[in-house]
Amino acid sequence: MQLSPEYKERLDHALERSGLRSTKQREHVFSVLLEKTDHPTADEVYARARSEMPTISLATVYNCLETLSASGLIKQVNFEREPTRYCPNLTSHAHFYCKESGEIQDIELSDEIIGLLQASLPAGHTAHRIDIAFDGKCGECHE
Amino acid sequence: MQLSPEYKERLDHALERSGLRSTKQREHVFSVLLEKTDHPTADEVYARARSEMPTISLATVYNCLETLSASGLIKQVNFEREPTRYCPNLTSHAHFYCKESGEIQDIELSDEIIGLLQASLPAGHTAHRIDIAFDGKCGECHE
DNA sequence: AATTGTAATTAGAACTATTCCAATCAACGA
DNA sequence: TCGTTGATTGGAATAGTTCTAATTACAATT
Repeated sequence: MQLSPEYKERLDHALERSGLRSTKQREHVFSVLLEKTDHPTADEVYARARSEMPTISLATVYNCLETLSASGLIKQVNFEREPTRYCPNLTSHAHFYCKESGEIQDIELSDEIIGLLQASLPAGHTAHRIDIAFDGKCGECHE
Repeated sequence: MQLSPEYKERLDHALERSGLRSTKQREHVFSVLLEKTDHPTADEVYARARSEMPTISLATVYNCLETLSASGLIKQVNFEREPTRYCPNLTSHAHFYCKESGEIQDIELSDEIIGLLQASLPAGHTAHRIDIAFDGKCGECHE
């Protein structure tokens, strides 16, 4: 799969800002995440990446995911003790994990809620990241 | 350290409700968590538990922490890829993790915020758990 | 009190996700 | 094109946790 020029440019700029090089592998891992935004784990990214780039190593996939996160192109998503998942949705959103289907959905959050959460902190504290994870049962699994 | 009669009773009832036995080890691990509520990891609980009960094993500590969680007596707290921590505060609260001091604080949340979060879910979804973790810098570390 | 069935504990092995390491390779500026 | 430096690779190492099989403790019956 080919990265669109728009995303290619976004990738190159973000890497350059961080003083990092643009490589085939980073580009490919980024494209894998954009292609199917179902919050894959590193292993899943590895499997998908290999189908087009059979020589890529798992270590490289981890490295790429790390650099893409550090450059602000993707986000890491953690659920309890499960493997980290990766997500190219950069809006401030929460995640809903359905224990039944295993599906993970993005939940968009209003600025109001984010503001109220920030305001719950004691004076002087500053948060540069808020993780919100719902565990439950999605509509489909409720029938 | 001795479990107060009040907590001893709470423990026994909760275990009984789950069809589990009350044992010295479970009691002791519970008391360790109540004694110093600084969100210790399993390893830390193990270290503290051993000072009074030198024969307890790490596996048992993990088992006890698991059964106490399952019985609703304590909560597990996860931060990104860090080891799970344990907390006897049962109110619905978030956690603030200061990257500088490593300290973890409970952040009490209003019912309003919990309600707004629940209301952010698509119709039909139900959450039986909401995890909220702030990462940042606490007041003390800001000077 | 002895017996039985079941559950809990124990020590250590196994496992999983991730990181580290040393060698090779590739990108980019001179 | 060359050289420097950063990136990739495969495999080894690590950390946290779970699993396993054997032993021990508990509680209900005889």
